[in-house]
Amino acid sequence: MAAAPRRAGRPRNPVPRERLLDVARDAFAELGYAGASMNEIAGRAGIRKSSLFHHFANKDALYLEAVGATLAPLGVEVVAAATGDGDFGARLDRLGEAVSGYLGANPQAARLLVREVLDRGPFVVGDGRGAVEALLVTIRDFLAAGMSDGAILRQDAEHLTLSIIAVHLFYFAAQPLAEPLVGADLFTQDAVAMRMSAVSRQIRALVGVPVLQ
Amino acid sequence: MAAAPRRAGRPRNPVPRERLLDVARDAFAELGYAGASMNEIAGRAGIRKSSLFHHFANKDALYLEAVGATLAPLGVEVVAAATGDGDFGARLDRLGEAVSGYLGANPQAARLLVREVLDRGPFVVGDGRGAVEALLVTIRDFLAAGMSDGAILRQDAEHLTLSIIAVHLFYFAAQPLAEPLVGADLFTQDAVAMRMSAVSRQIRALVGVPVLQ
DNA sequence: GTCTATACATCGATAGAC
DNA sequence: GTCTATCGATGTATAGAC
Repeated sequence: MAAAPRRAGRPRNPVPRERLLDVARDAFAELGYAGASMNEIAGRAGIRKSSLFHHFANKDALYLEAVGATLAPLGVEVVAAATGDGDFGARLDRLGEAVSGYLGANPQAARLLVREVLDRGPFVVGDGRGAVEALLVTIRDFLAAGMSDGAILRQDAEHLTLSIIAVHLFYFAAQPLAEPLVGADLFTQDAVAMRMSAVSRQIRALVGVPVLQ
Repeated sequence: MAAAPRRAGRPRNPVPRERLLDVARDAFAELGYAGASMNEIAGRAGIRKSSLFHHFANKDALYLEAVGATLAPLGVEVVAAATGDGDFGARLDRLGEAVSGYLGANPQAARLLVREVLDRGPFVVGDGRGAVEALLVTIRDFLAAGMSDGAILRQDAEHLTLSIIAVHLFYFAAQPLAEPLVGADLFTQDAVAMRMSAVSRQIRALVGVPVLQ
């Protein structure tokens, strides 16, 4: 005989909104906006699709909140590093370590953010555009100030900004390319520490910080 | 009264297979694999969805061929530059110019290839994986040989390989971020020429080619 | 080689029970 | 706050006319 149909009822195991955002972030990062269905996200969180719609008005709202929650801490750290204490070299190192630390601690963050750029999503062409543009300008101005001060070589500040972002994001976003090449899990504590030192060295070379011999 | 229904019949305007691949490449680059439907691609090419299925067995086959056709010329140029004539610096410059030239001449190429990496598609985890891994190893070995020869600074060759790829791909893939920042269309002849010189300078700094003053 | 028509699954979203 | 059930639109893919 057929199994008794599951009945609706009071929630015995309510899922916190934060948990839903974490699950959505991972799903969007892995499958993309179009590929991650509301049903898939709900299933990963252990609830039904219609329950997910109770927390978020529609798929766009869920995506916006998930990406926003990923981008915001990164923006805070970048601004803090760029406008913080110390000479240019120290602030440059702090910026690189903060970004690599965040991306290394949140394995799907870089992948999600690169997807947002490729998809020309709300943080690139929509309402969240201002926040991202301001972040880009912050980095650009930070680098341009370093050139004016003679801390780094004079060069095209805009191309330099884009390359620094590229180096930071691509490494973690391209995990299945990077892992066989470096021969290790990218997201272990050791690997992230190694990444920090490698990327710090690369960025110093890229911007042209005079090397003291 | 209702319009007479369109009738099937002999093709009056057959669409070449190459044209279908170009259209598919652009659609997959703009919308992603999941976001680009067979109906959308067929519509862009001016035919019906079922006509598209006459040329390609299924969506996967179309995607595989479209990405393969984009990746192959790039692989050829990279190998030619890395194993070609001239000293290390000349080959490094040639590699950068070949890649930027190709990505600048094919506006959706970088975006498609970065998507393939994020999606962990057939060229990253599937049957085409060998070709991409061989390409990565070619670049890595080229750089490692430069270190052994003393042409560039000794450093982590794997992280360096990934950063060079990142710099090349991200700039063109992130068009809506790059264009307002550099203040110009990325794909004009002038902009591509400027990009070539900026990226050449950056890569030389990154790898640590001794600068002759 | 293109078309019309259709089969069947899954999509985002809603209604209403508990 | 979760559930069942359902809607209409769209997804991949196929059958068969011309």
